[in-house]
Amino acid sequence: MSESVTLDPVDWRILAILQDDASITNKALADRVGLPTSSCHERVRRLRAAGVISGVKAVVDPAAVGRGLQAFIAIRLRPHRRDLVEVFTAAVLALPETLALYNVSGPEDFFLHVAVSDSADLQRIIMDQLATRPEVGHAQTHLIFDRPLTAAVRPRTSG
Amino acid sequence: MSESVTLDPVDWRILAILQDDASITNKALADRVGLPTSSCHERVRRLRAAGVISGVKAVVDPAAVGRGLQAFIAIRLRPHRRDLVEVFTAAVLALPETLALYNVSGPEDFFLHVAVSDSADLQRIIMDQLATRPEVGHAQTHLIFDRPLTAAVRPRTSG
DNA sequence: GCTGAAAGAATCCAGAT
DNA sequence: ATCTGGATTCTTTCAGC
Repeated sequence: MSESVTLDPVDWRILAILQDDASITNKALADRVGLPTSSCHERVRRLRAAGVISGVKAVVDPAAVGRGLQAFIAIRLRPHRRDLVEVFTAAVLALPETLALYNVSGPEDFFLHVAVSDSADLQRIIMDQLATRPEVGHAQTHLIFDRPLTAAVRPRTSG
Repeated sequence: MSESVTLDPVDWRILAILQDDASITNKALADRVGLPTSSCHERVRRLRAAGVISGVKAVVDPAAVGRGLQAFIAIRLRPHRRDLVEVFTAAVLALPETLALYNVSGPEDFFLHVAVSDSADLQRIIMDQLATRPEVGHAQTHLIFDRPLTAAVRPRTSG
């Protein structure tokens, strides 16, 4: 890939701020990092061009639209149905309750992150959408308590 | 919380677009949903005020800053150390490799999502930062293959 | 919910240090 | 490589319809 992008402390400060709130104006961002607006704008443009900032996204709160319960579903595929991975993936991503799907190593094959309205809704999805699929061997549910805690991508060295 | 927000199909189209790319101009967004700019702007403002759009964030690609390997670490706390949950949570969120921490039900207590540079780096974090903590009983690693597949929050009814 | 207007900001681009 | 200043477009707010 690219990789060899070198970021100085000012770049990291910009990234910290934009990962928290990208709707900040360039002027306010420039003030907070101590740069003129043109230089600040140029830094952000470069971070985007380098792929460090891969996108800017609105975050929708599932609870605000009636999906107040989240869960991980750890899924094992049937060993002789591994050729159906793409079919499985497409079907799962098409579910409106799906937030993310992770193909993982270990005893489980996939971690499916969903947001549902309640436990009955969750059961309905597991029973009707997952357990009925021929490639699905086993599914174990882990309810998510409270809210997921997320963190920004940060430097290892300084701040 | 609030919940009783009713969203019409145009709201959902706006949410779909902004969850994909919130750096679109209001003018372009208005064109795509077929609204005048003032009405479109007002809709977005309302979605924010209602908490449906909880924020706008820059997405940083961990691979572009040398963190090309992601994993879930399923963690079990020691039964008699459950009072240390907040200490554990704070310590884990302070790690620069942490992307998210989920408190879950089931045999595991937490799913920790990390982005690291390589497997040696992952081993170092598990050995030095997790296994050494007195409240940590067991940690099982699940490497994430490819890229996580993420999906927008979508309506259940129509589109 | 739409139109139009006005102040401020973003965005781009010359040119200077 | 970073800054200044200016031109154009867009955002954002606020009247009034």
